[in-house]
Amino acid sequence: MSTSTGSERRTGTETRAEILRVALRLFTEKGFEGTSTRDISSALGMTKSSLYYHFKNKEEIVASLMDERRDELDEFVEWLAAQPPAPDLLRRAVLRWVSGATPERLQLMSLAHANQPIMRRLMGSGQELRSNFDRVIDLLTGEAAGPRERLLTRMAFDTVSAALLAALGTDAGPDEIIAAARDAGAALADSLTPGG
Amino acid sequence: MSTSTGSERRTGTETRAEILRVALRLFTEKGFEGTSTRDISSALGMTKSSLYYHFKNKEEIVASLMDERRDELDEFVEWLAAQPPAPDLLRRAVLRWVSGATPERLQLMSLAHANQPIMRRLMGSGQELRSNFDRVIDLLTGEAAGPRERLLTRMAFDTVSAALLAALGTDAGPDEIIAAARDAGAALADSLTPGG
DNA sequence: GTCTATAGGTTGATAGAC
DNA sequence: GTCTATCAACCTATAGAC
Repeated sequence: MSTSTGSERRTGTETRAEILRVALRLFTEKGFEGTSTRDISSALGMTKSSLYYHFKNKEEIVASLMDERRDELDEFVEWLAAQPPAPDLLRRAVLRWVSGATPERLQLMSLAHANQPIMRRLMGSGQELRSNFDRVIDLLTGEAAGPRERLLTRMAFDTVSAALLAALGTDAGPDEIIAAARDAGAALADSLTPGG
Repeated sequence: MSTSTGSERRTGTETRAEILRVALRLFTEKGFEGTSTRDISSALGMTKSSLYYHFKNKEEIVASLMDERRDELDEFVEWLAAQPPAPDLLRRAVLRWVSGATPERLQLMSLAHANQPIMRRLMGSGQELRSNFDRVIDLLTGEAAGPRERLLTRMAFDTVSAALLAALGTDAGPDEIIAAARDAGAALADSLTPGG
């Protein structure tokens, strides 16, 4: 990121990143609507007004958070589109996607799922996240696939979220969650490609 | 309408149920925090104050909604505890649980997952839902099972939620979602009991 | 059971000094 | 970039008439 390309102009990127980090923690803990701008600013030791210097409004904060996820998905779609068709492509793709999960991405996904209303509103003005995932499904199932197959394929990729969900009240750590997601993703992929 | 069983005393049970139905719809649409008591009351054609006649506060509304789920889980745990140990018990239990899903229960689960913060707060004063599910896992895995196996078992039961999640931006209907959940649950159960 | 009126508080956001 | 001061809008919840 910092790419100091000669000009010493520092536009406050560090503060921005710090805000995002704190906001992500609070949003996941108390939800988007349950977290006030005051909560965020005081956790950072600043005032609300300072927050509004860095972000236009509260919604832009969570939007910035989600932009990071979108970039990762774009990268994955690019990789997938470049793969030649193969019987085990589904399995390989699922494992690649699931294995790419990091604790921070886990937190981001958890945020997205625990706050669907705001996410839906966010998608309104730039809905590329879901529809990009649609492309993943298209690439893997073909257009002739029925809704049941498409849904199951989607679930194979969503095992990270599913594992996250299942681990909610548990003392399972990020590594165990990702491991379980891997296993589940493989099992679902195998059930979809009977021949193995 | 309404079960006039001799005594004409009508305690307003119908209104209560109607409130719950409308509240469930609004909570799932806009989230718990995003739905005001005013939203609920005006959707019912009444005022906020009337709402407070039927429920102590906003939180009690969502708590009542969740009570229904708890009852269903209790019933399932009772059934499971009465089953003799068998190799295919996991598969049978998963299918029974998943098949019991109705569109309304789907909506309830969706609500629970989309509003984790309030759910966590709710559990504080009577946490029986998660811990009861712990008992399901205990009954099926035994105490010697590792965290990975326990997590995967949990995921097998959570396929309804997972299918719901995967179907979010999709045009999949309740029946397709439940069907996909069945398939996924069976696949996960099979992957956990190698012998079949 | 439902209403009007209102209390008492929080929210997201802006203006403008420094 | 951060602050103080302020705003209108909204919120949950209650009091009390009918």
